[in-house]
Amino acid sequence: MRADAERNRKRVLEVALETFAAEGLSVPVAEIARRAGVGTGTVSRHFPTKDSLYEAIVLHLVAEIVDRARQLAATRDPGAAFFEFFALLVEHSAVNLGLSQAMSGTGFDVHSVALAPEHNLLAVEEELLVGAQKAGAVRPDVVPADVKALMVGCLAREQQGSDPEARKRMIDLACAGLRAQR
Amino acid sequence: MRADAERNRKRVLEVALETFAAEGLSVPVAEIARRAGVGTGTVSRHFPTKDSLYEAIVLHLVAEIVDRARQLAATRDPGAAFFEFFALLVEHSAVNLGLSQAMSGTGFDVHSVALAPEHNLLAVEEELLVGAQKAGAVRPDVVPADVKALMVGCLAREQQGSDPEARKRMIDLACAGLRAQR
DNA sequence: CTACAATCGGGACAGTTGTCCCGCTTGGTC
DNA sequence: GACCAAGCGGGACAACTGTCCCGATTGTAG
Repeated sequence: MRADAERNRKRVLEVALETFAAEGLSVPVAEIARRAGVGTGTVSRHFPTKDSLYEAIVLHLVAEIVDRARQLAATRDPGAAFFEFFALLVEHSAVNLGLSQAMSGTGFDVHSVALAPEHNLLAVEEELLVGAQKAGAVRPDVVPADVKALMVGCLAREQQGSDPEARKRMIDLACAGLRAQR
Repeated sequence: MRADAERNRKRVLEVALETFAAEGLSVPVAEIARRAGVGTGTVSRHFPTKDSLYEAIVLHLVAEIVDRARQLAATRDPGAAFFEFFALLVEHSAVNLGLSQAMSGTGFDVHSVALAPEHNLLAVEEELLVGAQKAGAVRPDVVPADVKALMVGCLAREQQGSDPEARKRMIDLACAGLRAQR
């Protein structure tokens, strides 16, 4: 690959990352190109469809989160690992509008492209959930889809006035619901 | 107003109601017109913009819910009134994709047009919330936006496999989080 | 330095959708 | 039954966006 092509590819990816994070996934491709200082043709050669641009960005972020989740699973007791993972996921998504939309399934379906083990958020989430349930830390009747829905709720909270305190409280509310009653 | 005009207006409203409920707010206006057996011009004369069509439909639904909420406030103790209201809101929205989207703020902002007392969901929600908090049934640090976010979470649950049991569990999870710990 | 192939820029194109307008039709009254 | 304004149908128009292509440019091997 030619040096300038490589440079352009990275630049587009970089600009797209921060633009999607700040303004969401609905920003036009032409706008990404403009901010990156390239033509639309250049973007569409490196990323033939908008989805492929989403993929390149979101999968990278997801891989990071999955990695952190596995670390948690290895170093914490099952209950703490699960709740810390939940908070981590929300915190990450809350500061990145694009990721938040992908997680909420608005505009891009993460899970249909994130099947490789290093991207499989669903699998690692289920792993942590089941572990926490076996340890008696989470209600036994909860399923992964419930957890995801609560996460979407936390992210929805961000859209109406976002401050760290509200975010913490919101995570706390969700976790309190999930916790096994004694 | 001419009789046929009145008839057409009602027919459009009726078709739009069920179409939005079944397929969401993104159905094109032309499709509504087609199903109602009228031209697009007829729709746009009665409802100059798509938003005005949303308004006519959603405000009607919201008015019903607000009414039910006031009944609950009058006939139940504050805690029960609040939790029953929450469940009611979710149940109503769950079976109506359009309402669900409006409640989640996806495609239409209910609260900016629902300011009249009989439509003011926000006001009645706050009323019930504060009552429940004073009675010690709900955590005192919760604010209305938190409740709305949890509701959005419940509605998000519907999008990934919807069955009555899961819905009940999801409402239960959310309410458990809101409840004051002892 | 030269030549050529890879790459680039940006405009063309197609598909969607909301809004508006105009010529024709029809309901309701005299 | 006739008249005319209210109302209708549906096509025109504009705005937006994703995708593709072509002529111009530029990096790089020899």
